[in-house]
Amino acid sequence: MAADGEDIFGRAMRKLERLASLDETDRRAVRSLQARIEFVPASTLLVTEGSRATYCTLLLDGHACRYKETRMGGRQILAFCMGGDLLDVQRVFLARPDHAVQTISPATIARVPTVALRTLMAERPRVAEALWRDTLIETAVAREWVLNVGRRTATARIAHLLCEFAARREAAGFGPPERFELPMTQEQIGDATGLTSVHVNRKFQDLDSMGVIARSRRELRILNWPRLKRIGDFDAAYLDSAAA
Amino acid sequence: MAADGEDIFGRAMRKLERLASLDETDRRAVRSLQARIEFVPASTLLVTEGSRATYCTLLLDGHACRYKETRMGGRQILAFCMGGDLLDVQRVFLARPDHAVQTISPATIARVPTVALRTLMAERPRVAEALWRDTLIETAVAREWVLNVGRRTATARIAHLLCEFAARREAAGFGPPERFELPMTQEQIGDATGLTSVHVNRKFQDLDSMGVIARSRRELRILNWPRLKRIGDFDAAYLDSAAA
DNA sequence: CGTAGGTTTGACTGATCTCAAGTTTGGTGG
DNA sequence: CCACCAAACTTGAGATCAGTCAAACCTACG
Repeated sequence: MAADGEDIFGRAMRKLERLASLDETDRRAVRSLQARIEFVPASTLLVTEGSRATYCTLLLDGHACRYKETRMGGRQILAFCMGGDLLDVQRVFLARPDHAVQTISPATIARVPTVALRTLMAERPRVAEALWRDTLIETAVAREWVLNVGRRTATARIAHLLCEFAARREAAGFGPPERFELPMTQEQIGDATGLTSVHVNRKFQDLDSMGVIARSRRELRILNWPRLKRIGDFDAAYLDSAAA
Repeated sequence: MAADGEDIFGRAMRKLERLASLDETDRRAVRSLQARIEFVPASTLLVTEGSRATYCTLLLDGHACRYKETRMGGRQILAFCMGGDLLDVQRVFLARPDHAVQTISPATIARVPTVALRTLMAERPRVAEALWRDTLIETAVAREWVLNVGRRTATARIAHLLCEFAARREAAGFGPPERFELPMTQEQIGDATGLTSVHVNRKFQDLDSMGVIARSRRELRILNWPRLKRIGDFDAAYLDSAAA
């Protein structure tokens, strides 16, 4: 099960290296983490709200979303996750996750013992620092979403979501931001922006006819990046991981 | 400047103790933190979005709010802060804060050198652990706010806000949740819930006439706590700091 | 006692939702 | 390779929640 030497943690390792400067000992410690690899289909529940578990889940490949639900049945997506994202750091310090995580496409995941992560953080300060930065940026993203959903028009919310997704994709080393495949449905975009899928569809068409974006199937081309940023009121500063 | 022996950090210390079990060495390390105390009026900007600084700001007494603004002039409040809250941990690891913090009442604050905090966290793992939990809970709160603003009706949003504030107040050791002084205006409640102050006012009246709450000046009495929770779809689980 | 900030009220507007029916797409089995 | 099915996407018409604008009323404080 141990994954020494192999590049199983490839994306996750690259992410950590973007967040802090690791030395060879750090890298070795990460690589020697015990991990159980799993391949799961779309719509798999990876983390359940309020559940206890002895392992944390790392998304190696594919996409997932964090979400919470209202008692009334409303669903709110809180974040989209991509390869390299650790889905439940909370488990290292808190008893129960406050929200659920579900795949939105087929995915590869690694289950890592929580204790192992705790030890890793205690013994490798640089790794702990990287996880701190990651968590702080995730918090910044959550706050930006409060603003997005609370104070922007439907069109701006959608435009902002597209900008953020494109920017994060690029920063994480998945191809260019001008042309890519959207992993989520319009319904999911609605759940992420506090809109209905019907309204998302209509506003997508507005963006289309303005010549800002072009869609075919799930592929998105951003034809006018500065304009999309302006419409979405997007400023990537909150995603910046520059060290103190 | 040093504050040894004095109980200047009183509230902050009690908060840390709720989040992790500190020993006497930990407490001494916290108490010996260099700090410059300041008394500031309401509406003072304590943290500016994108600003660099060599110190972090600790709210000792009074209330503040985190917020971001839209280019269009819309303001979104992201959290309300109370005595004991560290306003910008981000500075320990990231170059620039992603949002601003402003007092909403006269307040007492302490400016603590960022490096001192960094050292404290490196040398006192229990303190670092407490700050981890604090940050993770703050993230959970931000996510709950996304849900609140994205998927709940106006009345529910306001009810939820009141529940959360009452619950946090109580957990932090400021009196009972059934009767307290609201530090924020209806306009600020609007900015926190993605509503206008006019609409907040009308929905407040609804809650009044339902007999769920009673207001006089800024004092709020919660007459029917279970019902307010139901209306606000409030479940305090996300505020839970129980250790892993 | 005047003033500014906060709250309350009213009438009208409009963005977004709801419901309900199509249409297209992608995958699957024959 | 085609037929079929479910899921995703589109479209339309009508309903509604919340916003806007504008004025009046409190009330704490200097």
